[in-house]
Amino acid sequence: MTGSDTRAKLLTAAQDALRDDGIAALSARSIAARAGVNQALVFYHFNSVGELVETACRRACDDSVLFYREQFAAVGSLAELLEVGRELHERERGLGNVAMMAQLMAGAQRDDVLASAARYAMSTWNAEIESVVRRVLVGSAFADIADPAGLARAISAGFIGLELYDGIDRLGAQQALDALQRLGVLVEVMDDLGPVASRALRARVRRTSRAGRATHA
Amino acid sequence: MTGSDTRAKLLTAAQDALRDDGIAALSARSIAARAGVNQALVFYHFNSVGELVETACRRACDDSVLFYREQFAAVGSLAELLEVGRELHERERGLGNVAMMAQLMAGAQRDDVLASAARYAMSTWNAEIESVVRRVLVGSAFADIADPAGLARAISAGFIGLELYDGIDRLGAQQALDALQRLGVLVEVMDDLGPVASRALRARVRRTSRAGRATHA
DNA sequence: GTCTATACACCGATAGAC
DNA sequence: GTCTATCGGTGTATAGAC
Repeated sequence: MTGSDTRAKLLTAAQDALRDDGIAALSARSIAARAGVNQALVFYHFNSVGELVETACRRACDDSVLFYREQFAAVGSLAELLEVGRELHERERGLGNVAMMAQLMAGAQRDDVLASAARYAMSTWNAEIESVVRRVLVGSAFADIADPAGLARAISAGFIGLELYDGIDRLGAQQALDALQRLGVLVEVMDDLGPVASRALRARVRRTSRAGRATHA
Repeated sequence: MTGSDTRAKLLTAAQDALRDDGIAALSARSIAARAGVNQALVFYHFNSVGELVETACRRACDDSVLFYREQFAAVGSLAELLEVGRELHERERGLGNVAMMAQLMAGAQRDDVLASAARYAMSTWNAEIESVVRRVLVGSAFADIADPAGLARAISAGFIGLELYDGIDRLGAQQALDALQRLGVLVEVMDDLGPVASRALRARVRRTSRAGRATHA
């Protein structure tokens, strides 16, 4: 090895610190203490605390997306998507990558380095989710009205908020996910209508949508 | 007056600082500088920075909910709810109460005082939104499958995430809201089906829902 | 109620021994 | 590559003059 595992220890320590203590309590000293190494090594291996956090978040994001990729690939329906979403949330409660991203975004408001890391993480997740949404929508009755890119962003952002909310009210977050899952069943059923009803619905949606847009504009 | 307006100035300064600079950059000095008063006054009027922030957030939350109350009262359909949601988001971009709450929740992970303020804010919003959702669902085809309390929590948490996301990607957040609004139109149309189709849908939903729950449990 | 001055802890970051 | 020691800066919080 070119170097010891200090670098790696700092990266995971940064991740843990961000998840457990939040962006407000983050410092080179707290991260180093968590990693069991000297504080000065933060600046040797990375140039600043910000860059360490950035690197850690990018890596965690890539790992996380890679981990869920095959589960996402197996998703063929909205119900399955919601089920994967539930499992993801359950797993994330322990692993905390999404919570880490939430802290990253909170800190990104005034820190350009963190902001770029946050943008990278969100766009990575968005791309992944968008492809799943697109696939689920193929042949659907409302494929032409739904916007996969926008929905993917809504889902990503929604999860960020949900994970933050989970941190202060676990039961409430659970309740929210349950409600969404139930609503998902509804849409699923709708999409499962016969071809005649489906066509009628499609026409109607198009009409109402245009009207709504016109009113709005 | 028993005292000058220093107290009030500190409260709004805390609000602004939390919104603009985030929880990570928050300090008695930065807040006092923003308010144009001496740093020591933070500890005279409030006992600590945490208590100042707590008070500011509770007040801002109450004000904000009160402000939107009449708009919420006028909501009679899902489309209108989504429209109010859009206006709220537009207004919040400038005023920043939701962004403030997002920062509050980010800081609440390890701070009990902030956590209690965050819980207060969220439950206040949840109660308000829940009553609107409940009203919108009255007489709806899927009134018996939707859970107003859960949906209200999902909406609140979702907005938190969306506002954080807006801070790093304005266009993406816009796109997400557009997609949701379009999806809202869909549900609206669905709910507008004839009584026969509506009854069939309801029965089907109940059946599928039970199956899904059973599989899940 | 508001100010100055000050205590003490922690922060990021660097220099230099090993 | 890792450590100790240290700098200047900022944080919370308090004491005391006004």
